[in-house]
Amino acid sequence: MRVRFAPSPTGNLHIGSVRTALFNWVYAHKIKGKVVLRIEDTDLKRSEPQFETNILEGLKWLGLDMDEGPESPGDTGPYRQSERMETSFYKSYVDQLLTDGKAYYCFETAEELEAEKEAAELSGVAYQYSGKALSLSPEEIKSKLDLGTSYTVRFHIPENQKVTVPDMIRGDVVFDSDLLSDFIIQKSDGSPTYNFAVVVDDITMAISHVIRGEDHLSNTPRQILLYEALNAKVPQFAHLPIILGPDRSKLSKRHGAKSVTEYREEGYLADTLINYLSLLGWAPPEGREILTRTELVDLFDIGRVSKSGAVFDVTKLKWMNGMYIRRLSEEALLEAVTPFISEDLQSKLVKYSDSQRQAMVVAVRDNLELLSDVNAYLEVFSLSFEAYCTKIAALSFSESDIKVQQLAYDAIDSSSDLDSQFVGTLLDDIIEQTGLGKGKVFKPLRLATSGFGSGPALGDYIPILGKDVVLERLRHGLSKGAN
RNA sequence: GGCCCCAUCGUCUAGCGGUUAGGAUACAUGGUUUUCAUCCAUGCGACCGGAGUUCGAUUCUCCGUGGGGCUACCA
Repeated sequence: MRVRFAPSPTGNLHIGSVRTALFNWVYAHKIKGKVVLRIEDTDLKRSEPQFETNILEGLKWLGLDMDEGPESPGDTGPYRQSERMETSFYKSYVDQLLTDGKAYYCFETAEELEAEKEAAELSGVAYQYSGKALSLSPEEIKSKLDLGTSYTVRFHIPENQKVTVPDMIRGDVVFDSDLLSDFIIQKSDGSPTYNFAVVVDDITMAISHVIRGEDHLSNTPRQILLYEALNAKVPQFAHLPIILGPDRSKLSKRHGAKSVTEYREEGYLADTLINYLSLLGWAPPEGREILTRTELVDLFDIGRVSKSGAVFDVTKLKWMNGMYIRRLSEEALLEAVTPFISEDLQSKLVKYSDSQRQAMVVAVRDNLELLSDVNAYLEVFSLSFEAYCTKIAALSFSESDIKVQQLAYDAIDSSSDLDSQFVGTLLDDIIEQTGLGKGKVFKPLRLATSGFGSGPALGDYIPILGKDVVLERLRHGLSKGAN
């Protein structure tokens, strides 16, 4: 059992591709088969090596390891179509079809074809290739070839045939061959077209299950006809529902869809992306949503993949990322978050010890949805006294606020051990002494000690800030007096 | 235009002839060491329409409507 993931390096690894890669990966692990990575770079004009690198790195980061691919060749390589072309790999299959009379030379230029298409469009008729080249005599063909006339090779669609696509998700989908036009399998530059290259590659790579996006479903009958013409066994197919943007059209850049690299840079965890994507078009039987990869493989059932398109919902992605951030061990959290702390912030935090810095990150973790959110929440600790004063300047405190702050000041001033427990009892004491509600106590203290109206728990950040800083700030607040 | 696929809360989905149509997210409210957040509880919120099959349709069939995809010398 072999499956494959076959991206084309015409852009960075994007979310839709990852979903396809993931489902292939999960399915392969489920059935104990192999996943093959094949780079489909037959579009010489648009393919770029940098994009291949991006795809490879993205897969690696996501932990979607491929059993065979350009970096880990097996014995069905090469794994780049461009390299396969060099050995006239596809050529021999084209020749086979040519000699069998299942394909033919075609000498029309792209411009001529374009004109035919426009004419068809104007008269409201579905475009079909005219078949002009079919009436060429062997002599005519030979002379054109001898003259070096530019040509393409077209596959001759068998007439009046029902083509059935065996699909593991949708069941059998039947097409009528008469509605298909003879299509080009070899471009005038000698390279194979997509529909032809995939088939030859999947045959020679011994792919047993083709799992890909639904956008390929309509092309499948052409490919099946090719399998048959080449006397090869037709694989099982599975066409995954397409991922949609908010307007329910195919997700694309214009929806603000980002590459994996960008999600990574924004502070999403690889596990989040994997888990979220696994739930787009699939759900485990008991509906649990936070799943490890192992659970994913265990619970996966391709028959449970849904048929309708799924809208990519960033809000839920963020929620899930928060869930994963909270599940990280402290070490993993630190490691994940560190690269996201800005240089500016780093420099302002050097005055703290390593363990204090760790404590800060742990203190703010519940506020994080993206790793990059740390910068905003860590500001409580980086604020200079001047910056603090500026923030405080616009605030006004009431009589009771001042009273609370004074009580806190006195208690902290005389404290010997300013830890979280001390802060806890201090707060309880103040509530008891003043008879004020919790809000009336906590809010002015948070404002006076941090300059922020929100952030980590008082007991978490006050001890890290330290006695000196806290007293300095409280003193300033008190000096403002009540109004 | 032609062909193909699809259709349950705003969104992701469970359901596979009889259910108070379930969960998650989002939103609202309440609770927890206050505010933001976490966590917990509660609430709001859906079967596209019409025929047919059936004792009974969200579920099966057909038609309609809507959405999407494909229809390249792109993949």
